Amino acid sequence: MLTERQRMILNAIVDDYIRSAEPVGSRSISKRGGVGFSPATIRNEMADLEDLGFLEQPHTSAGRVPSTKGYRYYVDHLVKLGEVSEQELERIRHFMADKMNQMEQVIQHAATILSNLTNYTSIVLGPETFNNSLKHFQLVPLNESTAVAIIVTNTGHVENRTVSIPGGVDMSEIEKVTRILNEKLVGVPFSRLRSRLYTEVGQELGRYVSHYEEFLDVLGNVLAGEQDHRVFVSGTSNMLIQPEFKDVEKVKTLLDLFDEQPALIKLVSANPGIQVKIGSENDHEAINNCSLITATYSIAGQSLGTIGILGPTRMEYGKVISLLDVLSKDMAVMYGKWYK
Amino acid sequence: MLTERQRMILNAIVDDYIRSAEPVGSRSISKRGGVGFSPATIRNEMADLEDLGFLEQPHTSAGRVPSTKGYRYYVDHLVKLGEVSEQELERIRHFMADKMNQMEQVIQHAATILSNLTNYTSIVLGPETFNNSLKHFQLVPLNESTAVAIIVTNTGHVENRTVSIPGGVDMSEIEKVTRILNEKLVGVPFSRLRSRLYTEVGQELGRYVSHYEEFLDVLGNVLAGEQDHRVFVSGTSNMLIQPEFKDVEKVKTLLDLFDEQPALIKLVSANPGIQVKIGSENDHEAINNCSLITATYSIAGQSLGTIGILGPTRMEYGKVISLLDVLSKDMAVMYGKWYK
DNA sequence: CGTTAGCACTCATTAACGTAGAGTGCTAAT
DNA sequence: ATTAGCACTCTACGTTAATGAGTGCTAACG
Repeated sequence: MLTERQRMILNAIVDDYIRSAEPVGSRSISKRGGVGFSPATIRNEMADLEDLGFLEQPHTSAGRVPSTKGYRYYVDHLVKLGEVSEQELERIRHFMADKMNQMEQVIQHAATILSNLTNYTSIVLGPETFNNSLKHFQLVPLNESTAVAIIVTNTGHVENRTVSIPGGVDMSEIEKVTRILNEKLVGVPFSRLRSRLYTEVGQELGRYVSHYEEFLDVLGNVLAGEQDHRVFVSGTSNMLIQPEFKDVEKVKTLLDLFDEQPALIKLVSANPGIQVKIGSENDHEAINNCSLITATYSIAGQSLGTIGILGPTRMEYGKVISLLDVLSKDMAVMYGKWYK
Repeated sequence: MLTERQRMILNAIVDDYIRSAEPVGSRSISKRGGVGFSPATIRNEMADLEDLGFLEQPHTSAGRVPSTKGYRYYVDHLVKLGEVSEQELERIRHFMADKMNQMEQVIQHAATILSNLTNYTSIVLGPETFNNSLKHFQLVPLNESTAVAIIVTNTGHVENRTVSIPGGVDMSEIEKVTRILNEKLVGVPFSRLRSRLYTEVGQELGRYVSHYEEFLDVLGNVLAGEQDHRVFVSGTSNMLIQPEFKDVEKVKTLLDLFDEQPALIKLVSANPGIQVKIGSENDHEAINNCSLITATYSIAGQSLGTIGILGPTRMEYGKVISLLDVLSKDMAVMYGKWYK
């Protein structure tokens, strides 16, 4: 239906337009590498393609834009599937491996709610899990090859993970494993859990349980899942809507800041109660024309974490403060329940 | 330090500026209800407030804008805490009550990743849970007053919830409860689980277990948690960045669409494999200048759900298609593991 | 005959310019 | 102490003209 050259030109136009969002002219196609025709020739072909319905012209003397039919042809016949970059793959794999624990869920969820309710950017900091320790461990068999591992931390979190049981392990052995792990590991901080598992528990396990090496690997993975992704940012793009961020440069420095976890944590870590930092009062110069309102949530006087709202200095202080007040108390209650 | 009138004027200026993001003039303050001074008087006070450092002037003959010091005074002395509206409270409460189940987490997480990787809007549809049923139930006591309830569905999901045990219930009773529930409820669809619990299980439980009424309530809540929030949208604001959505009206109709779950589900529900719908090919007119790429993920030929990317017709088809391909396969594998 | 250089023409984008209007500061009257 | 009045300043906006990107057509070229 289309000549080879027409296909090539259509392809070039669609590619260009996808990149630039601007009508594509004959000259820019001609200048492209690997074309080898003059603008005039391209123009003739473009007129033909327009007659055939693949291209459209917003107005005379603008370049061409693909029509629905043009995109359709492109998708059906021309598009080259992009390589999924190593970095993207990495992120997908990571996401697949990454089951958030309950605490992280709550933090992220809270961040989302806050940014939705306020239309500002929210930054939520979870409690330090650094010196959390294991309080209780249990393996519940579901069938011959699967079990649920339940982990209770000293702060009262309950996590579960589905694990596969190495072949040839029977019920009584699972009970033994559970007993040994509780004996040896209760009270040990998560940071040292894994090394302890391999040193102390390993040999002990070997005495009672067959296949204990594979088992160790499984357990090691289960217990290692307790890192601390503590800070979640949500609603970054809400900033972009604010008129004070028409300037693209400011936006960029801000987005860079959001990617630097340590800087963020430092920024949001704050004294107990509700704190308001306005404009130049903020330490970080990227947010010198922003205000940051933070509220800590705590239980029995012990500070757990912080939730914060970042907006332009022109921020609805009254609304945000009362919202943070409510939410911080609710989060405290929530953790309180887990703490038991 | 400030006279009553100055405070009032400062307050008015800050309030106005927060609303409008535009410098505030003396006339508009004077016209406000409850002021009762002429613009000239206001001007004099404003000049004083500027001398004191509470206000700033972008240029002569513009209105005044609060300075950092001005905001500070406002926050410390003037701000009226907003009422948290009933609707907002509702959302917070709802969030607190709402523990997502694992499936929902994965769906939402996938949606987030996708919108981040592509900078388009992602719409992810989870598998229908409508006729899922209970496969296995287990109560694991943690201490005298708390236990973990583990629920396994016929599709292989494992969920856990922490529950509090009514006082005066001992271990052996918990075992009995677990046994009875498994006897009576395994194979029952979640939609009918709750009514079954109260009718059939109730009396049976009463025979063996003390305090069975409180217990029933707890169990009812646990089993009721299996609703189906099936669709998640992420990166809505990515649309706003695209130049084709400079027009605010288009944005609005789009955002409205995102709020209508049934319409969304209809839109995204699609035939197996990767589908591309371009511009006017889409059924819904709100996205007539958008393209929607959907991919189903399935196991053993049975379709589980759909993931979709919505962007301008000028979309990076090649990149998105290959990304969807990878992710849909990965999600199938993921569910596959749970299904086991 | 396919290709290309050249040219007149179109139309959006941009800069230049002038005007309207919002807002101020100051002075004088109340 | 307050306010009306007025001259002054500076931005925002609309108008107009110039610019330039891009086209379609014609004629020349290999």
